[in-house]
Amino acid sequence: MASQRRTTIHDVAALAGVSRSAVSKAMNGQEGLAPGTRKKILAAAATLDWSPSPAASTLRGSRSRSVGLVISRGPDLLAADAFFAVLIAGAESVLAPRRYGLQLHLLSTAQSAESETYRQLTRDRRVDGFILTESRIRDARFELLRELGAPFVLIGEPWQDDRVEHILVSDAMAGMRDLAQHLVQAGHRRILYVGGPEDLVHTLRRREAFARALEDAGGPLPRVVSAAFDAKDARRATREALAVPERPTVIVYGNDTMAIAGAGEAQRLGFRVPEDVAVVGYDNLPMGEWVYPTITTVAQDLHAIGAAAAAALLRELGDTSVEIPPVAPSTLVIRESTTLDRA
Amino acid sequence: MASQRRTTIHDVAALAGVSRSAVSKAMNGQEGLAPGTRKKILAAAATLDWSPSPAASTLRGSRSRSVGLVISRGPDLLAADAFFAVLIAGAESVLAPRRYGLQLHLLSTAQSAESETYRQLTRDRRVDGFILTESRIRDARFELLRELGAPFVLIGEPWQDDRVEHILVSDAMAGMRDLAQHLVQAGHRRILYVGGPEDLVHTLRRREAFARALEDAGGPLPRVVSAAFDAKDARRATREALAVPERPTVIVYGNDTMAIAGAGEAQRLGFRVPEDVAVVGYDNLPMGEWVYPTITTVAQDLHAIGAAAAAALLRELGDTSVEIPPVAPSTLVIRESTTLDRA
DNA sequence: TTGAAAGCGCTAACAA
DNA sequence: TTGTTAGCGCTTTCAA
Repeated sequence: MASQRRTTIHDVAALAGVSRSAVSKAMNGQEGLAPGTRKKILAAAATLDWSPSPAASTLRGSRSRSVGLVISRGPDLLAADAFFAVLIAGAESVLAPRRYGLQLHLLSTAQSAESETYRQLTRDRRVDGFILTESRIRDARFELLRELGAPFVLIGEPWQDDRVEHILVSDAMAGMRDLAQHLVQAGHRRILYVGGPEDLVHTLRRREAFARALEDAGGPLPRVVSAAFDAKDARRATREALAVPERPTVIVYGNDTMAIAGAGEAQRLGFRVPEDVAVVGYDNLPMGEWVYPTITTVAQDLHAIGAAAAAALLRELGDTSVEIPPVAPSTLVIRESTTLDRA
Repeated sequence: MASQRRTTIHDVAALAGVSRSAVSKAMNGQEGLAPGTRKKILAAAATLDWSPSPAASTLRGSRSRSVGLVISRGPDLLAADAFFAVLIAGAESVLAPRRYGLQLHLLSTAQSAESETYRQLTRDRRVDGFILTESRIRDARFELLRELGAPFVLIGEPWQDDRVEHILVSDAMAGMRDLAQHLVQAGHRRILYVGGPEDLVHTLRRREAFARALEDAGGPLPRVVSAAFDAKDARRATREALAVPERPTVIVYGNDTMAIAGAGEAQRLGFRVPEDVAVVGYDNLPMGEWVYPTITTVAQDLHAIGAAAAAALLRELGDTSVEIPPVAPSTLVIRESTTLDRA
């Protein structure tokens, strides 16, 4: 095997008959190049199948062409939730064609590890910016990242006190409105809402949206309890809810994971779903279609959200050629867990 | 804000009173340094909270301190399977403390994108090596990565034709033996095995192991069909299996995803699980504990497997200080889907 | 509008 | 055993 020297900016410059700095300018879409020169350079780069070395760019103080995603959750949740896989696949669909990489960090441990991870990734210049998932109430990550000077995009709605410029919301109201009507029409009068962790903004938003939608639809006031978003907690909440005489006729959960676990527990206790107690989730994870009964849910397009977040971050990083794809509002997906009738 | 110059190898060298090359040697655990000098240097590095810049190391031709994980599967499967989340969390537990990053690429598209991804990651020197998941029959990735000169570790057993040096197996036989006994003792005589995609090595291994274990336990020959590992296919296979008069009394699926979907479909058709038909999965994903009935399954410790794969790769990359943690053999986890009796 | 040159932080070959 | 030095490939002043 011959000693294959790697293609560098030098080769491209030579082929195009220009200087290396011209090539750099052309590749980074900068001003001050004759259109013809630019074209010639891009053609040469394509011919040689060359693109700038991320390591060299990083070292020089420019972009690393990589974005960071730090996910910190308990090990159970992490394993459980297909949520992130879909989100990541969506982000990838925007990043990969632009030769951006994704640095993933899954932390199943403490908070301290989280900020340390952000610090290190920034300090080592491994990433140009971050995608933050799951907006928290009084989110400490914003201040940290501003202090680190790292650009970021938040998936979700920032809490009122947080001044975050770049956000992305998938409106819960649309789906909740349809859900409320669906439940009221079905004649449900005792409704339990099992929300997620109290430190997440969307826990509040979904709960509020549901309560408002229910009111608008002329339905009853829902009873509300909180759970930790994991299956164990959902089971506990379900068991307690069904143990009383005035038990709910429908339980709406803050996500699909809890809804599936809740429906399972209800059945274990001898209740038929949905005849004795109906069940509703949120997210529309694929899993909801596998179980029996299939789970009625409020769908959000996580793939689109992931793509939009990545696009917004790239724009934030200065790539104005990226369009931020629209994120559709949530919709109701009616399945067996609210409609099945085995007569 | 003052102009915070970043800490570099120079500062550490100055503090320790040595040259920069000495610092480099100390940090990379190389020979030819007096023990005292080494100690002094490491102390200085710790004091300044410094570690080498990955970008500079990469550019210099040394390690990037990052490993790649390319996952290519259909979008449905990708979203569905908690499998990868656990594996990744396990890998992280080894990589993060050693300041290694993980570059993740989720491809929901064609094969061509896969090899292109490996090529680019290697060419851009974004990663020092790869973790490959899911050993395939006549796996084309081995040749590609050898050609690219990229070190890698395969999770799973290589197919016989593939000469792959670095592998990691979680033995299926142990769990299958216990499963066979469990089923035979329960008196099952008509057994269906629904295996995964035919191009995966573990599809064959699990199927063989199950058949052998069943024979050893004095059980009947299982009937065998294949599915695509996704929920839709599992449902189809289940429907067909239960449509005939001589229907199986237990269906063993190649993974938990299929088992859950299969159990759901059986119930939808009016069969009780496990009274009319029992169900068994493989993997022991958290999900299996949420549904009703909970899914009996052969457990493999995916977290440990991910950690072991990362450790093996780091050793392959020359970090001999990493111990490869042992991966326990599979075990049987008996749950409701084979035992519940509602009398 | 274009090109020359300096240097980002590190490692390894070589010299002392 | 330790230090000196020459780049790795790129971007960005600055000068032409």
